[in-house]
Amino acid sequence: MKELNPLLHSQLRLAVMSILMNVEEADFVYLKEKTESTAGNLSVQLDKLVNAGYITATKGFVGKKTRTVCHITAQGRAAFEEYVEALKDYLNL
Amino acid sequence: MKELNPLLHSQLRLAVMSILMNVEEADFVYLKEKTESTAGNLSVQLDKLVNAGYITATKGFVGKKTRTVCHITAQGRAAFEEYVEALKDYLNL
DNA sequence: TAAAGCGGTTTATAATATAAACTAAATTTC
DNA sequence: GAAATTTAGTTTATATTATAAACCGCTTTA
Repeated sequence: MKELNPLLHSQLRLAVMSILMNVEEADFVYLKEKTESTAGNLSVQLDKLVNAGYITATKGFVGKKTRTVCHITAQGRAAFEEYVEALKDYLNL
Repeated sequence: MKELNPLLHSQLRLAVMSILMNVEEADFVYLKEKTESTAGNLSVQLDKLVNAGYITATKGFVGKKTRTVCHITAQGRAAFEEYVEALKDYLNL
């Protein structure tokens, strides 16, 4: 049986990746609202995705307020698609 | 966003459930081989599925050798199907 | 200028997954 | 027929993960 990429096999990281697959860019606050996660949890999980090279998180400003914008990378896109394929084995889709 | 049932959102338990969805019955040794898991891990995860009421695990004999046979329950079947539906939200299937 | 809010990060804790060590019975080997 | 090996698991210890709580620096508002 195929392995399920453990980096993606996590509820919150999967939700984030799924959003970023469809949205070209999303900031921290948006991801937090969409996923209904706490800021702490989101921060930790985003770090893991960044470290894996699956997303980028760029800090910038909107006026004087900080804003962290996330993008999916080509590598992240590929990993997500591979994960979906592996999951199909488990779910018989 | 829908919750992913944490009892099913585990690689090994999901693999076991997927097998039992399609197989009417499967014994411990068969599940161990199919999932390529260790006996210890499988034993623990089967217990959790039994405690959740998702499967039954019945001990019996084949000649003098013990044999644990697993079946999925109606509740397990329903939970699996619900999990698949929830996952589709995450994967855009 | 004190207090409250925003956008996060760090850290502590609880839950989970996993393998390693163990057990008890059966089978094989010498 | 006793010792070693295998089989079918269970229990326990450990590493990993997820999560929330506490915190931090800056900004706005009262």
